[in-house]
Amino acid sequence: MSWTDDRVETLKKMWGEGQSASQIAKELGGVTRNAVIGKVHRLGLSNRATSGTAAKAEAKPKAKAAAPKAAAKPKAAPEEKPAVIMQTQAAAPPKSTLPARKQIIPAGQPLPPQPSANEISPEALAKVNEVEKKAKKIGLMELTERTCKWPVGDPATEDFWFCGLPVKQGKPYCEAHVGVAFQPMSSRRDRRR
DNA sequence: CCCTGATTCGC
DNA sequence: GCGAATCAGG
Repeated sequence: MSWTDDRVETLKKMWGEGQSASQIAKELGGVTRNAVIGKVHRLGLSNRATSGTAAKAEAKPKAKAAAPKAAAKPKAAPEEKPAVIMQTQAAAPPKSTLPARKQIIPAGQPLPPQPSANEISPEALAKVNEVEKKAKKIGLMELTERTCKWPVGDPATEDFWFCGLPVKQGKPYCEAHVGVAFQPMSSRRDRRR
């Protein structure tokens, strides 16, 4: 694949939107994220908003270092973009630790305790239920950075475990649970009873 | 280990 | 110009 005009355009657009190189590569197809990054650099559009690791790399004494063409260019770019990207708003995260005063919540399903306004997409819920069957049911100690931390069951019971499935990168939950934890923004629509 | 972007350099 | 390999941070 080559960098046609519109492919470059897509690249610029997505990069500008803060999409990751891999996502862009995936979107474009036929190229790897490296290719995308390389292109980004050649195009001059590099630093954007805060993206994980940006503008930190410095001199790297690689083994092959032998190019005397290295020359520092005091050409600073006063370009400064505010770049304030709004991310998705998180809905009510599930609460698992309840002292269980007098009445323990039904539990079993990770339905958020918030009584008001909480109509999670039936699809999302269905998926969650499916996933829970395949859940690894790990304990608190088994939780790692990439294990879904969605609690299932009653903490006061032996029937309590965490999903444990691979998280959806960055998020604390697996794909399915992210689906119910982070609602796009509209999940409740007046139910006509 | 997963991901991210940055850089180098042979092509 | 291109991008795999490599590096470096999270």
